[in-house]
Amino acid sequence: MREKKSAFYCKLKMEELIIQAVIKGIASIYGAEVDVNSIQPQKTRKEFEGDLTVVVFPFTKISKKSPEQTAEDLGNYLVEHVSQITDFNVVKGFLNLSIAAEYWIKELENINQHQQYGKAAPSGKTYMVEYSSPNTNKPLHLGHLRNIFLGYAVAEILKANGHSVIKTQIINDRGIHICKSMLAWQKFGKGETPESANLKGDHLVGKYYVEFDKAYKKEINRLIEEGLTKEVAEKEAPIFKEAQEMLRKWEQGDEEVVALWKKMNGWVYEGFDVTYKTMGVDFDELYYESDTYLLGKSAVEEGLKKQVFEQKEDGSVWCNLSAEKLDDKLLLRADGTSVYMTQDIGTAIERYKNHPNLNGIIYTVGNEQNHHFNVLFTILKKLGYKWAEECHHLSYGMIALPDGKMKSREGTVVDADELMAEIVNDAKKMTQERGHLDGLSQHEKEQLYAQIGLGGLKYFLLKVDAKKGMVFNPEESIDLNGNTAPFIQYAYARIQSLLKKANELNYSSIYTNVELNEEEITLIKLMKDYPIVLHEAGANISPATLCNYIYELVKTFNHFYQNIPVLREEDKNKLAFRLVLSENVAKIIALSMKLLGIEVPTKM
RNA sequence: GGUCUCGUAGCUCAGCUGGAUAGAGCAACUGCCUUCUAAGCAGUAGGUCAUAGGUUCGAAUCCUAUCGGGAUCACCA
Repeated sequence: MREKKSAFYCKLKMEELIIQAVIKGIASIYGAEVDVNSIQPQKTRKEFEGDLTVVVFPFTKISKKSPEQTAEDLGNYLVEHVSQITDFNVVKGFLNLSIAAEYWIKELENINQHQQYGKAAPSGKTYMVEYSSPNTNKPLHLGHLRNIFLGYAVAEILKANGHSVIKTQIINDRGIHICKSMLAWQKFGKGETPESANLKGDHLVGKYYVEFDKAYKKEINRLIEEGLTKEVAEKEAPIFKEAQEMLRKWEQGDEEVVALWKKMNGWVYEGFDVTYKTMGVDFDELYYESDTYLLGKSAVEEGLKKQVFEQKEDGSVWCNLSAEKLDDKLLLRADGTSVYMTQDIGTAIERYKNHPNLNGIIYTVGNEQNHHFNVLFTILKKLGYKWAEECHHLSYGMIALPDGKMKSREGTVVDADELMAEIVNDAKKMTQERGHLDGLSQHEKEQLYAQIGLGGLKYFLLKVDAKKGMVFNPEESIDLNGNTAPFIQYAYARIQSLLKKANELNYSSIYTNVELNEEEITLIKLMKDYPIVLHEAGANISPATLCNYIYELVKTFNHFYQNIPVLREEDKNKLAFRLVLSENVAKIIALSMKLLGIEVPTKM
C-alpha cells in the first residue's frame, strides 16, 4: 500500500495549477513537451523570497539556455498567465514564485470550514490492524507499550484516511510458557489469589513465571553438578518435564488442568483490562490462540493438492521457497502436528472468512519476526490469496535497557503499569511546581497529570521511526521538554486560553479585509500540508511522520505567538483573523494528537 | 557464512520517492516574564551525513564495495 507522495501531492490545486502552467509555458516558449514528473513544485526555503519553487534544471535540455535564463523565461510566463502568481525571482536554477495573499486567506477559510479537516473521504477499503498480542503468563512491559501505541495510532491514522479498520489482537493463551506459570503456582503458590496477594492478576501470574525459571535453573545446575551436559540437563530437569506433561494434559482437555488454566488466564485478563484502560486503547475483535492453534491444516492440504507444498518421505510437509531465495519452510511435522507458521496461515485465512471484504492485515510485531512474516506473506501469495498483497508487517525495533535486552524470565523488564504510574507521577510533580491549577477540581487535576504523563510517554515512543531500535534508560525519566507531547499540549492550552479570553471580551472572529504577515502565511502553508502528511502517514504506516509534522506546526505557532499580537492587536480585522488562525491550529493539533491516542488539555 | 536492517552535532533523533548554505530537542553558554500561560521565544557554539568508489547539471538521499551495530536464517512461539 506504499504509495508515492507525488501522486497525491499533484491533486492539490495550487501545485497542480503550477504544473499545468509550466507544461503550457514550456510548450509556448520553447515549443517542446516536458515530462510531468520532472515538474515538482516545492515550498520555497525560508531564506529566499517566494512561496513555491520550481526547479528548472530539468528544462535546460529543452530550452538550451542557462538555468537562470530558463527560469527567467518561465517566471515571466507564469506571472502573466497565472493570476495567483504575483511575482517571481530567480536564484541559480530555482524559480521562486510568490502567491497572492488572497490565496492563503482562502486556504484558511477552507480549513476553517472543516471540523474534521484532513479526514479523507471513505475509501471503501477495510484493514485489520493486529497489535498487542500478549502472552498470558506475564504482565505487559515497555516493549508491549511501543507495540500497542504504534498499532493503535496506525489504526486511527488509517481511519482518518478513510479506511474501515478492525483492531484486533491474538492472545497467546496456550503453550508451554503458560504451563510454566501454572505449574509454579500449583507447586509454590499455596492458593494465592490476586485478592489475597493484593496484586494485579497479570502480575501475580508473572511472579510465578519467574518462580518457575528460578526453580528450573536450580534443577539444571544440580543436574550439571551430577555430570550432565547443559543441553541434557535443560531437557531432563523434572520441573520442565512436569510442565511438558501439563501441556499434554491441557491438549487432551484434562479437566483439572483446564480449570486451572481458565482461572489463571482470567486473572491475567482482568489485569490486562486495567492496563489497556490506563493506556486508553481498545480492540474490536479478539482472537485466542487456544482457538486458532489447530487452524491451518486444511490450508496445508489444499496447498499439497495445488502442489504449492510438498510432502517428504517421513510425512512432513514443506513449502519450497528457493524461488524466493528463502529457506524451505516446514508446515507439518512428520507426526502431523503443526507449527507456528501453520497456525498463522490458518488464522489469516480465518480472518478473511470472517471478513470477506478485508483488503489487508497489518501485523504490529517486533522486527525479530521480519523473516517469519516475509515467509508467511510469500506462502499466502503462493496459495493464491490475492489479499496477501496488502498484508503488511509493521515491524518495530526492540527496546533495550542500558545493560542489554529485557528478559521477562529473569524479571529484568520495565513493567508497563509501573512505568505509566511513574511518568504520571513525574507529570504531577512538574505540574504542581508550575502551579497553574487554580479552579481545577481534584478529578480534573488527576486527569491533567494523566494526559501529560501518558501523552508524554506515547509521544516519546511514537516520534521515533518504528523500525529503529531504542535504548531506554529507566534511571533517566522521560524528557517532557522540547520535542515532546507536553510541548504540544502546552501550545494547545495557550490557544484555548486565547480563545476563552476573546470570548469573554466579546471579540468578533469575523474579518473582512486583512493583510497577511509572513508568520501568518508560514502557518497557513503548514496547516495546508496536514491532509498531505496524514495521507503520507497512512500510506507509509508511520505515526512518526505525523509526530514530526505536529512538532513543526507547533514550533511555527509558538514563533507566531511570541512575535505577533492577537488579543492586543488594535486592528479588529487582524485580531479576528488571528483568532481564526489560532483556533484552527488548535484544531489540527487536537485532531492529529487524537490519532496518536494523545489527549490535549484546555488548561495546563 | 547467507539474508534483512541501521550508521547524520557530545547525547536522542528529523531530513532519505535526488534539489539551494544538512535541521530540531537535550546538555553548555547568552538574552527575553509591569505586555495574549517562560512546559515558551530569540541567539552563540557544536557536522568529513561510517568509509571508498559510481550514476547525475546536482547525492545525507539512488547503486556497488568495505567497516561497525542489531535482527534473523528452529520439526520454539
